[in-house]
Amino acid sequence: MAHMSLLYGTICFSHDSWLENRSKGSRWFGIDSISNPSRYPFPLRRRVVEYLHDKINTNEWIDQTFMNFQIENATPFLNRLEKELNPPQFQAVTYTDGPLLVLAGAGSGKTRVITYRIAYLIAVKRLAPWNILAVTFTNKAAGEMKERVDVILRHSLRGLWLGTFHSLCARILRYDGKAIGIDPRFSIYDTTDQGAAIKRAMAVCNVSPKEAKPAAILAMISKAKNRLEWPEQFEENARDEYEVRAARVYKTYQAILRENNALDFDDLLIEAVRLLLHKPEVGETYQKRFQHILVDEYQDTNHPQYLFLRELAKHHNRICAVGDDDQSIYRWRGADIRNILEFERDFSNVKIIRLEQNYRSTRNILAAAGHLVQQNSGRHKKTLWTDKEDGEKLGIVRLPDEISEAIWILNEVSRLYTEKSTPYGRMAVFYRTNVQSRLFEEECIKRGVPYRLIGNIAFYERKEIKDVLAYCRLLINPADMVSFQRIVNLPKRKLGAKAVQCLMDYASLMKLPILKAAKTIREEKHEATIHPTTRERFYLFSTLFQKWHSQTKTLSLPTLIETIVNDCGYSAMLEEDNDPQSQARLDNIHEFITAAMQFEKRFDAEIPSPVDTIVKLAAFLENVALVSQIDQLQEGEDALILMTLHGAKGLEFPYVFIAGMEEGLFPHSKSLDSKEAIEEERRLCYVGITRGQMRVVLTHVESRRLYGRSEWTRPSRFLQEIPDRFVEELCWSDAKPSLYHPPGVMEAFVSFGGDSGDWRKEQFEPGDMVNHRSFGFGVVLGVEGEGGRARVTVDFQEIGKKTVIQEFAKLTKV
DNA sequence: TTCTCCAGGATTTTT
DNA sequence: TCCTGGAGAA
Ligand SMILES: Nc1ncnc2c1ncn2[C@@H]1O[C@H](COP(=O)(O)OP(=O)(O)OP(=O)(O)O)[C@@H](O)[C@H]1O
Repeated sequence: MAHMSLLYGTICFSHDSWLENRSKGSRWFGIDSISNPSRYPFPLRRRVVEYLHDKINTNEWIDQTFMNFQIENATPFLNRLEKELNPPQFQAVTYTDGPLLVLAGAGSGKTRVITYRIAYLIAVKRLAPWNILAVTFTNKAAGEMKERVDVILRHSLRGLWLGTFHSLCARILRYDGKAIGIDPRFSIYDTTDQGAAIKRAMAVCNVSPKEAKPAAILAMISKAKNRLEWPEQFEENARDEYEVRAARVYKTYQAILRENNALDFDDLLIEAVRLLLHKPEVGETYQKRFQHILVDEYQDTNHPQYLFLRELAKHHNRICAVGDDDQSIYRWRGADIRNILEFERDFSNVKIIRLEQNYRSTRNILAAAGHLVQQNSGRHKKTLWTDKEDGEKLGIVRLPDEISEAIWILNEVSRLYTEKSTPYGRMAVFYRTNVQSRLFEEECIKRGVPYRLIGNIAFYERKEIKDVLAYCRLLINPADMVSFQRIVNLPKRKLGAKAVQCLMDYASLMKLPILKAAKTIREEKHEATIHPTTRERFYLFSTLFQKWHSQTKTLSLPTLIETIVNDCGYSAMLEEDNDPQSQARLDNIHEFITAAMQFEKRFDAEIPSPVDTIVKLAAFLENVALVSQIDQLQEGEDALILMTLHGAKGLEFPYVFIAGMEEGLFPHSKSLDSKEAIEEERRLCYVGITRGQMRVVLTHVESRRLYGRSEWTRPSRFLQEIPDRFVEELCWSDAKPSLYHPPGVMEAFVSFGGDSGDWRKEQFEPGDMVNHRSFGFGVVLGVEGEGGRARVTVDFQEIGKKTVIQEFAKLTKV
C-alpha cells in the first residue's frame, strides 16, 4: 500500500483557483507526467537518476553512478534461488529472453515464481525497480509480495510498480489522463456511487426503476465496457427496444460520470487502455519504462486488462504471466479465459513452463480436488504431484440444519484449538454466499472464539464512512455530484430533494462544478426556482468547504478529517440521536481517522519533501477506494478466518471447512441451468479444497433457512464427484443424526458436550443493565425462554443490538 | 421538509 | 428475515 503514495509526489494544488475549471483541472491540480520529471519533488539525486533513466535507459550506467543499492555479488543470490526453487521454477524465474507463461495447478508455487523473479531481475539482472511492473489480484497480495521481495533483497524497491490492475490504471490516469481529457482530480465510484449515478441517468431518460432494475442496467453497461463498447457502438449493436433504451441510459450515465469528473471501476481500465492506444507519446513512455511485466492470476484477467498488458509490453516484449485455468472463477464479471489459453498467439516467441509439484496439500486433498475438477470439459490437462504423505481423508459431514452446521464446525475448531493447540488463524471457514457467514459469526461470539470476517460489508462501505468519504471527495473534486447529493443534507440542513435537484440541474446547465454552483446560486438573480433562504443555505454549505480548503496548509491529514467531521455537524448528529448504533458509528469514524493517521505516517516516510495535506487526502482517498475486502486480513492476529470461497483464492490454511455443500447453494441455484456456470462453480470448489494444507472438511445440511423459510436440500453434486477412497463420512456426534432435530434441541445437545457449566440461573428482564465479556455494557431489550437457554436481546453500547444465548454469553447484571 | 410506516424484494460471487 | 425506498401525513 505504501507504494500508492508515490504517485502523488508530483501533484500540485493551487489554492487560488479552487472551485474553478472543472475540465481544465491542470491548473488547480497540476500533475507532471512521468515524462516530464523536471518538477519531481524528490531530492536532486533521485530526480536526476529517474530523469536519465527515462532518457537513456541504461541500467549499468545508473548502477555505477548513482544507485545506492547494496546488492551482494549475484552468485550467492543465485545459489539461494537454486536452493529455494525447484528446477522448473528456477527456469521460470531466470528466463528473460521473451514472453513467458507459467501454466500450473494449485499450490505449485506460481506466486512464488513471480516474487522471486522480481528479486532476480533487480539483484542479478540489475534492473532498477523502476523498470518493473507487477500486477496482482488484490492489494493485499501486492503488499505481501512487496514485503517478500523486500525480505529477499533487503534493499529499496522505490519506483517499483506493484499493484492491482485498477490501482495501476488509476495511477497512470492521474499522471497522464489529461492527455485524453481526464481531470486528475477524478473521483472513483464504487457500486453504491454507481447506483446513485445510474438512477439519475434513468430518471433523465424516463426509464423507471420498475421496468428495468438499475443493477441490471449497470451489469449491461459493465459488460459493454468489458467489450470496449462505448455508448455509440452499444446503440448500434442494440438488438431490441430494451437495448436501445439501455444504450440511452448508458450514454447519459457516462455523461453524468464525466460531468462529475468521476470514473467507475471499469472506466479505470478502459480509459487507461484508451490513453495507451490513442496517445502514442504517452504510451511510449510507459512501454520503454517497463522492461519487465509480471502478472499473477492471469486466468482471471478480462479483455481490457489484456489490452493494457499488450500495449505496455509492446516495446520490450517481456511479459511473464502465471495462472491456472482450473482456478478461473471470475468469468461472471468478465474475465476471459482466452487470455491465458491464447497467450501463445497473443505474444511472439512465447515460452511455456509447467510446474507440477504441489507444495501445499496432502495427497488426499490433492487427489480429491484433482478428480473433482476433471469433471470439467475443455481444460488444460495438468499433472500435479506431491511428496507429502496421504494425510487425513477429506471429511464430509451431514447435519440437520444450518445452525447445527455452525455449531459442529465451531466444535471442531475449538477441539483443534484446545486438543492440538492449533492457533485459530490456521483454520478457515469458506462458504458460497455472504449470508452464510452470519451464523458462524454468532457462534464465534457465543463461544468467545476470536474471528475475522472477511468481506460482507467492507469497512469503507459502511454508511458513516461513506458519508465522511463523500465530504472528503467533494473537497478534492468539487464537481462530484454523487458525493454532493449524499451529504448536502446530512446532517439535516433543510435542503430537500427538490431544491438539491434544482441546484444540480442549474449546475449542469451552467457547466459549473456543483460546489461552485452552491456558492454562486445566492447571487443568481434570475434563478427563481429556488427560494432565497434555501439559496442562502446552499451558500452556507459551500463556505464549509472553503474553510476546510484554507486549512489544508496547516492541518495534518487526520486533523483535517476530524475537523471536517466536527464542523459539518456529523459527529454532533450522531452524538445527539438515541440510536444505539450511533456509538458504533462514531467509533468507526475514529477508526477511519486512525487509518488516516497511519497513512500519513507512511506517506511522510516515503515522500520526504513537505506536501500539502490535500494531496495526502487525495492519495488516501484513492487508497481507500481501491482496497478490496480481502485486504482486511491482518497478519499476526490469531483469529478464525471466515470468508467466501472467492475470497479464498491465492491463500492457504492448514485446516479448511467448506460449509453449505448443497445443490442450489453450491452450485448456486442461479448457476444450475448452464453448463459453463456449473463448471465455474466446480472450479470454485476446486479452489476451495486446494486451499487446505492438512485437512479439509465439507459440510452439508438437510434443511436450510433462507429468507426465513426452511427448505429441504440435496447434497451438492460435487460431493459425489470426489471418489470415496479420499473421503470419510463424519457424524456430528456418536449418535447418528435423526431426520429432524428442532434447532433448540440441537443446540442444547451440543452445548452440553462443550464447555458449559458457566451459565447462570440468573433471570434477566428488559431494562436490566448487563455486562458481557467482549461486548461490554448494554441494556436488555427482551428475553425469550428461560434459564441458561434463554435468548436475551441486548442493546450494547459498543456494537448495538445483539441477541445472545444466556449460557454462552456469560452475561452479568450490573 | 421531515418523519413514519408499510410493502416488496433480496443475496452469487467483487475490483 | 431484514432492509430499503416510496408514499403519505405532520
Ligand atoms: N520450491 C519450493 N519449495 C518449498 N516450498 C514451496 C516451493 N514452491 C512453493 N512452495 C510453497 O508452496 C505453497 C504454494 O505456493 P504458491 O502460493 O506460490 O502457489 P500458487 O501456485 O500460487 O498457488 P495457487 O495457484 O493455488 O494460489 C506456498 O506455501 C509456498 O511457500
